[in-house]
Amino acid sequence: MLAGLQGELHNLQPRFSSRNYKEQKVVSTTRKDQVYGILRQAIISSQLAPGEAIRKELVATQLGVSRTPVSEAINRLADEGLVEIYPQAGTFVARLWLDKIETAQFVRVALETAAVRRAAANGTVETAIQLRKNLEDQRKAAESLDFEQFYELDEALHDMICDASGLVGLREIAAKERSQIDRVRRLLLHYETRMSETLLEHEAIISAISARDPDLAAKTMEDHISKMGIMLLQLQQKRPELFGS
Amino acid sequence: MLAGLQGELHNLQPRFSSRNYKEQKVVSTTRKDQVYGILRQAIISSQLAPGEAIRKELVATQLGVSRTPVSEAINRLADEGLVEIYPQAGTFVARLWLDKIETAQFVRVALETAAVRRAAANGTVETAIQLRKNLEDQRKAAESLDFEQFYELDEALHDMICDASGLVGLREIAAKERSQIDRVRRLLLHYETRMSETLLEHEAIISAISARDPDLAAKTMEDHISKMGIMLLQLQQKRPELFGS
DNA sequence: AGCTGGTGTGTAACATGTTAGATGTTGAAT
DNA sequence: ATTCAACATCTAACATGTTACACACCAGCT
Repeated sequence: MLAGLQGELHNLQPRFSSRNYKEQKVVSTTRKDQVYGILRQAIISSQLAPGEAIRKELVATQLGVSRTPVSEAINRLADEGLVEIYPQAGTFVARLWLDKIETAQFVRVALETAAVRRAAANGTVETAIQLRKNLEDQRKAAESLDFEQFYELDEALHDMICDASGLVGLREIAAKERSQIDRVRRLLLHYETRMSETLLEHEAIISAISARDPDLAAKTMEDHISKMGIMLLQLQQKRPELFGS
Repeated sequence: MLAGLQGELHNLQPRFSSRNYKEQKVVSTTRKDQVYGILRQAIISSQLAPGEAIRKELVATQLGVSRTPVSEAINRLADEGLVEIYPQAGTFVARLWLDKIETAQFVRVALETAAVRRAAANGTVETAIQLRKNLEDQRKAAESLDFEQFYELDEALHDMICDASGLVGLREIAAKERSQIDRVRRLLLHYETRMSETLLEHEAIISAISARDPDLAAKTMEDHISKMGIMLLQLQQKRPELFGS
């Protein structure tokens, strides 16, 4: 279903704020970047289903741009593992592969446990407050059964922990490696939520950070992500058609 | 110095072996991929120095291709953090940034200690033999003071450990995240080598894997990578011009 | 001199035309 | 009926033309 994309890219913003050559990073919203963002969102949210064909020319027409920025965006998505390109044949939304998901899960555990360990060691008061705030919002979202909101806060929490590690660019790396998993989690959202358990796990992580206990923080994080991993595997039973051979 | 690239891409190989739609992954050597490989190698080996301008059109001419595959290759290198693109202004080999190197170092430690832990837990006899073989080759390279060879064997060893984790695609992810560090290590190669110490550290790692001791393996790996991290910082004193502000 | 605005130049971004390869189909030979 | 080769079709890869923008330079003003 590409219809939803129609016309989303009209009246493009001016791309650069000012003279900025080799200066601070400005939000360089090229068409390529915009198309990338739209397609990525569509894939992760399963608006574009695994295995579905992507016709570049059609996408270009629908978004009102030429084939070039669409191709560039898709190349990037291919590097990220979200689309599969078969040269001279076709482009498809990547199907889910258990072994790739397993690797992504491993990378996620490795990066985020290490990050939370640093975050706990750094442990500023400001981050502790931010984390508590997020947790409170999660509780509200859970009470009103707002799955989408809960999901977004969950992502935000993990991003905040990466930032709290104090390592420049770690959040982006972690987010990129997490994209496969995010896709699966979105699909699971419709089946099951585990919100109350998740909430408790998040609370444990945040407490460990606040208490500046790196080892405990790492342990709680590992438990949390691992439990999610078990959930991910259940999806294959429920929706086998989404998976590659 | 781009002159070295001249004509390296002539008589392109046929790109696909046979009818292979959605079948096994064939080495799809598109021009884009070839240009990517050439440029990446040139950057990591410092044949193209940090901060140096890359003129796409010139590269295209030198390699005998059009601007399109060159642009695509460079986009990928930009995602990888090896080049900096300033829209409408110019493209440059990425300078070195201490904070990015620090993050890359962190990611490397996180991934490779986790990988070696799994490798030690899996611990097949075949991998132990392979690792010993590599170590022996390293010893020979060290004896004959063949820095380049030693460096390559070092990389191969880390790749083998990723593979021994049994996680599909982990090697590629680790290699990509390591590219910043590889570049710095290449530069250091000319100043200092530490081959004998490195050899001992590698031996400790391999012994731990062979002994199927995950905790020890992780510890030796962490020590090893961390020591390298200290070396990396020394480069800034020696070659400050390579670094960004 | 220092600041400001106009202009020129070079580059990446974008658009579009062309080529080559992968797949599906058809039809003839066996 | 089955095999296989020629062909048609569709798509990504590649080539090339065009546009827009960042920056440098210079002239004129204060």
